[in-house]
Amino acid sequence: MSWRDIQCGALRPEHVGQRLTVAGWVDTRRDHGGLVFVDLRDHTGKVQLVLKESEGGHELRNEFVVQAVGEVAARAPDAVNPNLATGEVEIQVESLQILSRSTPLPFQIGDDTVEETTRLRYRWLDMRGERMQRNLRMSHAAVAGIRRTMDDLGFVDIWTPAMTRGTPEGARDFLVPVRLQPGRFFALAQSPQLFKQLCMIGGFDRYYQIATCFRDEDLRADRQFEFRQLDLEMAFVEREEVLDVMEAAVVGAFEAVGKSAPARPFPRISYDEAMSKYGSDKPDLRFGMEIEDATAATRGSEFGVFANAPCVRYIVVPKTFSRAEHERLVALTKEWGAKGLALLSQVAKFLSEQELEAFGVPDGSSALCVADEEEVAAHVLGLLRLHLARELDLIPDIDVFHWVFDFPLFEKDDEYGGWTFMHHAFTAPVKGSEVWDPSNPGDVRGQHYDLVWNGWELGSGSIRIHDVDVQERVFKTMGMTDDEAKSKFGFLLDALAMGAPPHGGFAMGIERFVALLAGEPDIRQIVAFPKVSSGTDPLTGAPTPMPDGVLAESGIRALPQEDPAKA
RNA sequence: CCCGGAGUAGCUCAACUGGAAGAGCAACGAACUGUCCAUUCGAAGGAUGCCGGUUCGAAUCCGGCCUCCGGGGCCA
Repeated sequence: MSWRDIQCGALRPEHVGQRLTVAGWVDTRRDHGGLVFVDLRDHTGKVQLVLKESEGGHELRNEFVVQAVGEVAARAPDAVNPNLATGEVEIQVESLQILSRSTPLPFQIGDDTVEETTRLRYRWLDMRGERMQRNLRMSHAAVAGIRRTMDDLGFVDIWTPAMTRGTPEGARDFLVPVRLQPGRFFALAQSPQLFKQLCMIGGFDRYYQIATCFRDEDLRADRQFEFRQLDLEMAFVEREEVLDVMEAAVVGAFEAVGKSAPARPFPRISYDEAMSKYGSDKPDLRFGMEIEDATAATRGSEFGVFANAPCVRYIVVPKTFSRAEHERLVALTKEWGAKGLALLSQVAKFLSEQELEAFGVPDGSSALCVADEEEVAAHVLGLLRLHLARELDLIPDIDVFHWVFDFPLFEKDDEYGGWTFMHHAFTAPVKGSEVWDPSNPGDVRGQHYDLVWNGWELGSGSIRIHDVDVQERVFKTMGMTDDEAKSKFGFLLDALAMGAPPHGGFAMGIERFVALLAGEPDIRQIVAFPKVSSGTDPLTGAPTPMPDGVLAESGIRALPQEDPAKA
C-alpha cells in the first residue's frame, strides 16, 4: 500500500467517483460540529476534505500530517470554490489517519509579514510556504537550465577540491586545521580558479561546474559565506566566445524557468565609461542621472572650492532640496569619503553666468556637486546616484544586462602602498601590452569582463595568462620575489611552462542570479539555510565552541574570548 | 570596525507631549451538517531585548550593551 494515490493539487472533476488516498498537511480546518472541512495541502496545492462526525476531524490541528481515504465527489454548483484549482471537487473521507502531530506554530504558514529571523529559526515551516517553494524550485530550474546548456555546448563537469591551498591575497580564507598535519591548514576554496586553468592545460577544452565557494568576509544582502557559481573555462578561445557561452547560459536559465530572456548580445560599456558616468564598475543602467563633469568650466572660478579642486563633478536630480534634506545628503556623502556636497543653487552666487550655464540645470532640478579627487568624486556621486534614485523611486521596472570591459589590470594597494591585481592575478593583459614597467603598471588594461544585471555584479571572467613569462611579470609587479612566486604558485608556473593553451572563462553567482530572476531583494530568500549578518546560523546555532581536546587533536588552541553574558 | 533603522503577547502591530500595556491572528474551552483564512460565545496570554540612571510615576527621556536588517569599509 502506498501513502497516497495522488497529490493534493492534482484532483479534478475527472476523478469523481474514484476512491483515492491522499496525504498532506492540514492547512486550515473549518469545524461545524457534525461536519468538518479540512484543506489538505502539499506543494502542489490544496484539496478540501469533508469529514463526518465519526471521522475524528475535531482532533485535527494546523500542520498535522494526515492520510485520508475517500471518494472524490463533485461539489454542488453553489459550493464550488473558484479560488482553488481543485475547487470543483472534494473528498468525502471514509477513514482518516493522523501520521504526525504538530505543536502550535510560531507563525502561520504563508504569513509574509513575519520577521526574517523567525522564519530562519523555523526554516522548515517557512519552506512550506509558497514563497520558499517557488524560490527553491526556481533555483533548481535555473541550475537545470544552465547544466543543460553547458552539456549541449560540450562542457565537461569536473569536480575540484573545496579544501585547497590558502591565499593571503584577496578575500579572507576559511581555514581548516588538519589533524594529520598539525599546525597546517587547508583553505576552503574561494573559487576553483586555478584548478580549472589546470584542467585547460590538462586538455579538457571545456570545463564547467556549479561550484560552492567560500569567503570569510562580512555578509550582505547579496553575500553569504558560501555561495555557488557557474564556473566555466574554455581553451583556444577569445573573449567573444566566452561571452557567447555565458549569454547562452543566462538565456538557458531564463527559458528553463519560463521567463522571456533578455535580447542578445548584451550591451557593453567600458570600465572608464562606467566609472565616469556612473561612478561604479557595476552600474545600474535602468535609469539615467549620469555623473557629469564641470572641471573645465570651473577651472578659473572665483569660487575657490571649485577652482582649486582636482575635479568637479555633479549629478542633476529632478527635485529641489530643502536645507534639511541637503544637510542629510551632506552627512551621507561625508560618510562615503567626500569633503562635502555642494548644492549648485546655494553656491550659485559665487559663480559666473558662464559657469552656471555649463551646468545646465533645468527648472525644478538640482545639481549636487562634489569637488575632490577624481576617484572620490566618482565613487561618492555613484553612491548618491543610487541612493537618490531609490529614494525618489526613479528606477523603472525593467531588466538591463550588460558587460563591462577594459578594466585596469592593476590597482594601487592602499594598505601596502604597492600594486595589486584588480580581479585576480591570472588575467591576461590586452594584446600588445604584455610588457610593462613593473613599478608603474597603472595604464595596463586586462582582458577582463564583468556581467552586470540591474546594478548587481553577477560575475566576472577573463582571458587568462598562458605565457609563463607574463605570469611571472604579474607576480613581480605585485611585489613578489621569484622565490615567493615559486613557493605559492610554483605548480601553476610549472603547468604554464608545459604546454598551456590560450584559455579563458567566467564565473557567475548562482544565488544573485536567481534572486534577481525571482524578484527577491536578497539572496537569503534563495538559499535554503542561510546565515545571518553576524555569520551565524539561527537554525542550528552554528558556529559553536569546541572542547579544548578536540582543538588540540587538530593542532590548534582557541584564544580566550570575552563572555558577553558576564560583561 | 563605522553610520543608520528596528526590538511591546507565539506572530503582526497599537499605546499623543512621561500618567492604569491594547487589538487582529494563532493557541485553549464551548456551540453549530456546506464552510472555504467559516461564524458566534468564553477564558487565557506581557519582567515592553538586557543593565543602569532621571522622575511621585518610564514601553516612552538619558547612558551603556545585545540581537536583527540596510549600507560604508572589506569583498578577484
